[in-house]
Amino acid sequence: MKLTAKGRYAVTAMIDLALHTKVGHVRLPEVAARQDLSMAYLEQLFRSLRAAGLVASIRGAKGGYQLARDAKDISLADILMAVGEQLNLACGAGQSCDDQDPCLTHGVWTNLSAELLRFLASKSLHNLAQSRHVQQVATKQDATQIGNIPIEVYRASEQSI
Amino acid sequence: MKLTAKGRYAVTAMIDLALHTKVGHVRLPEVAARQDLSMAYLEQLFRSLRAAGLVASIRGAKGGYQLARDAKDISLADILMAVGEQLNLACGAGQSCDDQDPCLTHGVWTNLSAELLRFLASKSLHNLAQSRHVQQVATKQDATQIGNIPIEVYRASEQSI
DNA sequence: CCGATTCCCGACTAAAACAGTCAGGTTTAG
DNA sequence: CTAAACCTGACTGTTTTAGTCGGGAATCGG
Repeated sequence: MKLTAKGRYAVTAMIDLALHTKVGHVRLPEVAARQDLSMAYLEQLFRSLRAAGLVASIRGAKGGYQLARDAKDISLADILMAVGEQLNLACGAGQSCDDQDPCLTHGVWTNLSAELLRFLASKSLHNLAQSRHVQQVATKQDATQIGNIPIEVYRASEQSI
Repeated sequence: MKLTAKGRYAVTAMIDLALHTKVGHVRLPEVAARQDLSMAYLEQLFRSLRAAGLVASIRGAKGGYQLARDAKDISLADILMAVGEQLNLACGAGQSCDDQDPCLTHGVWTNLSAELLRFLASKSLHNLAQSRHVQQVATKQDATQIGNIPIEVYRASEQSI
């Protein structure tokens, strides 16, 4: 019952993107630096995010990523599923327990999964990015990493101080 | 974000116990046969369940296990925690993300964990055992495995036909 | 007493999943 | 043409999972 780093990183990166995308697009090296994630691993995750249609890329020097649609239309569930995070807790698709001969607890996990999915689908990227907690961490990050990000981005974020 | 087999098996076994414990106690070999679980693995799980005070054991031949308290007072969360299933989805206790210098998503996962725990704590073993779905599977199991269980247990369950 | 049955316990292990690296390639700005 | 970014497939060390194994201790029935 634990979330993998993959899922956590993906959501972190997407929030970062949502917060800094206003000026245009955002480069992965920036994100990696701000969020202290491995650049190579991030690239791998963004492959999936792109394939799922959640982000759009601009190639070449000065390239980067931006959200493919409004942050209000991207849910936590979207992001987690994009990177292959398993959201179905039921014992399906594998061992002894199929739908015809279910184990005792099959229904239990199916219910729980539905509950979970409802929760995750109800949280939009916009919600998250606006949340008090995220805002606090974000302004702190932007303030301490001036050297790593282009000056326009820094100025844009400065208004919140 | 997936539930481990450990957690699933523990809940399955506990429901089985709840369903068959009326006549007295239940032997693990029975449970293993009915639920198609490895006996040795089940023993391991029941160590944890016992340590957590959820079941009581009777040793020796004709021994077995029974619920240590009313099924209404045992929740899904109790069982899962007893076998060491991780229920906190936050990035704690490990890497870069502690409470003083939290990552962007720390708050998100903390919320989600709380939601999850509330759900799991709200489902009692009694609830589960009474559920339509479980009852169906259980009577089917009891009917097909007459040879494996003592006759009194079978008679006791027969009333529901 | 003896043997079967059951609970009890620690240690071990094969296989899978995870988290990440690496080496290269392609596209574009300047 | 060079540097900065995106893009891709393949590879790998570590950790976790899902068990197994071998033995011990209590209790029942005979």
